[in-house]
Amino acid sequence: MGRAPCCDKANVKKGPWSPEEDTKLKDYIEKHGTGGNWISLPQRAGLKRCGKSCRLRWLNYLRPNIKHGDFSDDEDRIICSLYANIGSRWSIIAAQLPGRTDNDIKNYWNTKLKKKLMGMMIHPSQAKLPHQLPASFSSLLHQVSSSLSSPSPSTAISSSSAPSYTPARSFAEPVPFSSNNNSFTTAASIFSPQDSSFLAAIQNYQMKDSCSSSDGSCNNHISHDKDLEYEYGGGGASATEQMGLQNYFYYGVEESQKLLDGGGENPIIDYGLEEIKQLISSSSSCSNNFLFEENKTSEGRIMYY
DNA sequence: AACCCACCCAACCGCGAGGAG
DNA sequence: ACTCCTCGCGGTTGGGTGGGT
Repeated sequence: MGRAPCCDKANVKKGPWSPEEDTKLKDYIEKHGTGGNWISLPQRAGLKRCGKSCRLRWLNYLRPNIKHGDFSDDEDRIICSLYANIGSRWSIIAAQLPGRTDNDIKNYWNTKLKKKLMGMMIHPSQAKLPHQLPASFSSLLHQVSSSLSSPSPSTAISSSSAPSYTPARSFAEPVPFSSNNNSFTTAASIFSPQDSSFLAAIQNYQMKDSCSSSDGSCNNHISHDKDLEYEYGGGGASATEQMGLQNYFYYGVEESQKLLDGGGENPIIDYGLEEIKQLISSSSSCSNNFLFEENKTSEGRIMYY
């Protein structure tokens, strides 16, 4: 038995959206929101479209602060690094690139970036990416190379029957607040300590502030030191275990409050940014990887695993 | 000018996850 | 515990476009 269709296919329009449809959808959502139900939204908005189609159109094209156009070198590097670490988890990668959608990144990767990397492999001297690549890049390049030389390039990397990618390490899936990527001015990074030169190359943002060295290079990473650990309330602890995370550090009142609002039972330790910086710079071990996020109000979180 | 081909990207499809009843 | 429903994700498709011949 087949799956029930999500809408009456006979009565829905398919294909490209007209400007009129865009306007209708945009106006409706701006006035009423999605109402938490995409399936009924087209009817409410007076559109002859499938709910899924509306959702996609809104998320990928109509919602505010969507960034169109060329990707910057920094964005390239972040995509490459995240792909090397987590594979084709486009939504997670998109969450680290404000204004970019998963579809955008996926398309960009499939049509351009993959080939760009391939070009690097063949002509390393022409590479624009950092001169000293992280170890994870060699495996990535190998994957790209394999996929491009396979009979079916478009499916080689993602094929579920023959996965060519194995994540180098477990990855911390961002908690919901980070998906509100419009509020973040900087991309997060996720690197191993060995990647410090690469890290330094792409991190020209707030992380500099937490580094002891003045040249922007960053060799400080959170250690396993028990003193640095704290409990994450409610379901958070198991969630962090599931995600392979050891810990979160939040700083700033709003971000901590968000976590409390999300159902945390125990008080969240509200580290000040300076305290976080201190914790990082005083760490003796460099054995962990971390993910750093910060929003416009200098609040955010540091996650490490 | 006409045709071919490769490329790009918006949109579709099907599946899994998770919440509600 | 189970079913149903919706959402969100990743893979894939196909129409539009531009360059080459």
